[in-house]
Amino acid sequence: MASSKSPFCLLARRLGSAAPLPVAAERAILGLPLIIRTIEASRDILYEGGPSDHCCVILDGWTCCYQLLTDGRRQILLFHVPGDLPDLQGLHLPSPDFGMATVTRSIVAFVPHSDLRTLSDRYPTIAQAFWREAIVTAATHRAWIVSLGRRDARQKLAHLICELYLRLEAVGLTDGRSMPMPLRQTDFADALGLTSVHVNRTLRSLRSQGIVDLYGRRSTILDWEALRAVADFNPKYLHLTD
Amino acid sequence: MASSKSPFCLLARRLGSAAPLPVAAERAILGLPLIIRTIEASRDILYEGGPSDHCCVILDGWTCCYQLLTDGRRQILLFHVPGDLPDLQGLHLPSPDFGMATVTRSIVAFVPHSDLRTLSDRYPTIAQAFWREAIVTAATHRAWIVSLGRRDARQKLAHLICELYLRLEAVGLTDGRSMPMPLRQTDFADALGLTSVHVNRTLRSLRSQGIVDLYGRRSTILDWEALRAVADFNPKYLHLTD
DNA sequence: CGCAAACTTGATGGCCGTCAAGCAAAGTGG
DNA sequence: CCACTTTGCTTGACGGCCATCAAGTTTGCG
Repeated sequence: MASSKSPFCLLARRLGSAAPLPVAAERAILGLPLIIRTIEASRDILYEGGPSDHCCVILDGWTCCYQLLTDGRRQILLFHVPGDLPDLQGLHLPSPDFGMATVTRSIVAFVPHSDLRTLSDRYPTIAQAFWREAIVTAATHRAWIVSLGRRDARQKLAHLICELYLRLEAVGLTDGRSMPMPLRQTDFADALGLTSVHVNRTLRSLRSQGIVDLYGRRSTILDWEALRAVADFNPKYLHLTD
Repeated sequence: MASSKSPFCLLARRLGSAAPLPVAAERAILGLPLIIRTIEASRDILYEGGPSDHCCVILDGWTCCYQLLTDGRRQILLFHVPGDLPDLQGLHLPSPDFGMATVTRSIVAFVPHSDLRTLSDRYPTIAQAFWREAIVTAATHRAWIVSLGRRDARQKLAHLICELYLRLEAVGLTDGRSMPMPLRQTDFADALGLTSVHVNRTLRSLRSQGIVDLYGRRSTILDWEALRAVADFNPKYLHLTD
């Protein structure tokens, strides 16, 4: 049942990735009232402090969570790729404490909070899956705190590329050693606490050493072991099962 | 009932801080098998990757969560003060992805995971309170990501001091405009991604401008509005009710 | 084809790290 | 009670990583 490519099955597979869902829960997911929208690149999906009564599922494309400082600078908090559930925490909060925006043109499914709440009340396995999502998000936040606090530009960039590669691989979106890479250099900069000028120079340095190459909206990892070593990367925090 | 100073009542008050607990839930909390320990300063409580079958409640003193890089440098992820529940996420994970250590000598209560699980299964208000704790932790992580990524040393320091002051105030541990400040300059450094040398200079700068003074294990906020402005601080992420 | 957005590269400077030394405070043992 | 050690704080000199400013160049799109 979870073999088709429908949005429902993407969601069911994700929620059942750690512990298999009972058939009844899977059927309940298939009955969710999804509202599916295609959203252009660089559009806001969710506003900090705004109302929210739906959660969303990324079906296609990349999005990010961010916060703005009062002087207008931006800090990206997390990227989301297909399969991710970026704002599950909204189930427990009146309004989000961050903004969410598309990076690329994206296809997003919206699900009413009320339906997700009944789902998680009725099926403990699903409540458990929601906890798991929250825990992975928090662990990723912690990994970013370490990067931002204690790594230099090369290490930060390497670490982010490792993370994105493994997350994309987990949903089958890598191809050999390469992956789609829609992030602009300013996106890297806003995620890593750098300027786009310095991201540019750092990428050049990684390329010149034959570690990773970004070309034509794709990124190819030429030497995974070197990249891992530069980043001091440990994938455990992503809690990927395979 | 929640007026006495017992560990049970501290816990009951914390879990009921957003939504009042039913009397039965409060009674169940009073029946939890707490193991209370006093732990010296700078001792590990929890090891990254180690086993864990208890959650803890900070009854007195300060602790922190941290991660170590392979070269031995440390990044602090979060501080905990009395009333905090630092490792609730352990309920959903076999082993923690961070270490926890005392900052000062601390009194800590340990509660078996199994008891907390039955508590949260039986009382939805408590399950809700656990979610709330997780959400505040994640929101604090995000605030730190923004600080680490986009603020300079003065702003970072000001932001952390604002956070700690409000959290201590919420549990009645401030005194006028001052609070206990057991953090060493190396602790500030490890939390803010700086060196202790630079923390020293930055503290001096904040003091010379009459904004905040650290003296004798206490910190006095001389000009809250200036401190808030330097930090661009918005307390919303702490979700303090009063 | 023309405009806008993104990328690239150079020059310059500042924030903060590193190294080093001295000082202060607190605990320890004789 | 006082050398002695340890830990933390303070200050100076110097240098490097990265920000800033300022062009160009390339890419993408209508």
